[in-house]
Amino acid sequence: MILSKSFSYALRSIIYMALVSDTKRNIQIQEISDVLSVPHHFLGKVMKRLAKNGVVDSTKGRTGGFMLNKHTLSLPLKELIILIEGDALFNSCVIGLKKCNEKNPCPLHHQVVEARNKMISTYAETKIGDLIIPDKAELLKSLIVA
Amino acid sequence: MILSKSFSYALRSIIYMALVSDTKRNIQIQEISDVLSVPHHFLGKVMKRLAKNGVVDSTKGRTGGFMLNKHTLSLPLKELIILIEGDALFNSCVIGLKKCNEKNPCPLHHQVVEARNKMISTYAETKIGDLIIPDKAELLKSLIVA
DNA sequence: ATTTAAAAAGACATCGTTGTCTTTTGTGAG
DNA sequence: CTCACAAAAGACAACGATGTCTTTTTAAAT
Repeated sequence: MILSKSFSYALRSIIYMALVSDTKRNIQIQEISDVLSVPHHFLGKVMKRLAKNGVVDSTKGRTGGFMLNKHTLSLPLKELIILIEGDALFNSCVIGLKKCNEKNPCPLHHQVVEARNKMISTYAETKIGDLIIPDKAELLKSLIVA
Repeated sequence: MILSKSFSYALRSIIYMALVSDTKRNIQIQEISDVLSVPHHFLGKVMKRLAKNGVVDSTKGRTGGFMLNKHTLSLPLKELIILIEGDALFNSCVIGLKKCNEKNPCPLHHQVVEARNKMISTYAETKIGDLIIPDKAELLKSLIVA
């Protein structure tokens, strides 16, 4: 477990955007970083990555910002994780052995395969949109750290 | 998933020691780092940590080295992980939110709780000794990267 | 056209993990 | 008692993730 901060920022930003997207068109990084208490410029890099990969739309200039698009909420968490931090979590050996696989297993391989598969299927089957609960106040609260 | 390199080194070293402990008393870092292709001095720090916490015994000086003790193989993987890399894997929120818990869950909390518990119980219930299979050649092979 | 305000981009700083190297300490061998 | 050789300890380097700051690009507002 324990996903990267970048992923945390990406996911929470998207959920926040979903939360306010019925009243706002473009959401600025400034607003997101304020609400989520996240570093402005670092979030910018994360959002840029999302935009470049079509997970959200972005426009520059005055009144610019980010928008959800038709793909955003149907994206599985697994894809978002891979996009942000690569596929090591899903594809590499638990203790980092290069040649570890079913035929050539590391000492932990068989012990963890069940938990590992459970985790993979959880992230593969859960879409971002599945995390959007109707209670908006509750949802907003869940995005915030302190 | 994806445990630290330090943990990988610790676990593989202990298994290797179990593998040769019927013919050798003290096993030196030099031998372990040679066999496992692991950095000598970095492994030293990891082993020191294990010794300080009673997971293995160590003696200095000529003919010095490390030995398994009566606790070693009965130690649950969870304890070894906590010893080496702390308890964040088991206790902290998946996306790092400070106040995340059952009453105040992050957006992912309920989605991942099942996979998370499966992982925790796997590491809690598996002892290091459970990884020692009878086929020694196979076991040795499983410790080696390239 | 000029100004304003936003994302995009890039240079650099910080921090934890990992890795290297050197020095100190301790213990058995001779 | 001295030597050899091991762990222990500590200083420092490399690297990736994270974070800060500045400059560039872009588009709307005026």
